[in-house]
Amino acid sequence: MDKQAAKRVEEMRASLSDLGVAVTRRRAKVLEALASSDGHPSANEIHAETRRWYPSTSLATIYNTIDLLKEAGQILELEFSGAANRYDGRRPQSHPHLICLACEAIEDMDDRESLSADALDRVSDATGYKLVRQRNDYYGVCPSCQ
Amino acid sequence: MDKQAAKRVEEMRASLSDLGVAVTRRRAKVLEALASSDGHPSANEIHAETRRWYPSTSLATIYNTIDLLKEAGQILELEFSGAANRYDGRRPQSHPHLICLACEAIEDMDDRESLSADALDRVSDATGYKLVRQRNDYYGVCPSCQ
DNA sequence: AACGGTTTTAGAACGGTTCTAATTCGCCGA
DNA sequence: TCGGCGAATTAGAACCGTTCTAAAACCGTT
Repeated sequence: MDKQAAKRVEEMRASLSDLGVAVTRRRAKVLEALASSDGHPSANEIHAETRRWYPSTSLATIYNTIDLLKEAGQILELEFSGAANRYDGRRPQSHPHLICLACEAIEDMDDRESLSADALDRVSDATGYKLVRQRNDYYGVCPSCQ
Repeated sequence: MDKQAAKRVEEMRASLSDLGVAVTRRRAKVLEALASSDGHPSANEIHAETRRWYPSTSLATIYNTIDLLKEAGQILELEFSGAANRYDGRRPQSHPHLICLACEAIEDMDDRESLSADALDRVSDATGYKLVRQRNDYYGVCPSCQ
């Protein structure tokens, strides 16, 4: 685990503690899996990774931890209806992604490519909505799949 | 059905014909439901509407027609993992939405509020992806739910 | 009226997520 | 160290939107 990931794990730990829940060893492994992967893992992938350390871990524990992280605003959930949801634990703030329809890879995109970070505030002002998050994803075929 | 909706139905009809499939009476009702609703209906809602005219219509027919429209590029699918997908048959091109987390309403948003229409091209150039669509939705609480 | 390809139907199957009830864990006080 | 107790975890069932399947219905053509 690199330094950046370690820092994220600490942030997530602190947020869970603030919620008043225990950061058990299993939950810690879930945090590590989320902070270490740059591939936007699914619940199943996190489950598999956690099982390497605690083989009896159930899927319910993964979803339970994800729910807590969502409540704490420490994770970004990318919903799909035809496939498993994918998670971003490295950058919990809304940010754009590049999604390959061929290999299903999901890549973070630099904000500058698409819209400014204050889009939420701007759109909130313009529409009267109290916005809390944004989804801004681009679907296509990545260079290596073309 | 207003004039705008009628025009959309004709466009969808033509696209389905181009695909080489028949626009049966049931399918026509599905097109009408999609063109007439500004609330981004779910498959179930389209099913209910179609059943008002052809009570024996099965859900499979709705999904079948939706698939054909997707193939023809005549419908926009908004995926959700925890709820039913919602469809936009009025504006099949990618465009942003406002989504109320309280009442689940989905509202079209003017493109000007968020990003320019050529975002796909711009991001394609910048990233090397061959992009085909974009999802740009804002989640929050609408004025009447606040 | 018969044929053949397309469309439609009802219901089963599927898969990711959520729920439930029972068990285990781990801290705290005795 | 031992119990007790609330929190965490487990296994598997339940759930629900979507997809699949096999049979039936439809419809234009001959």
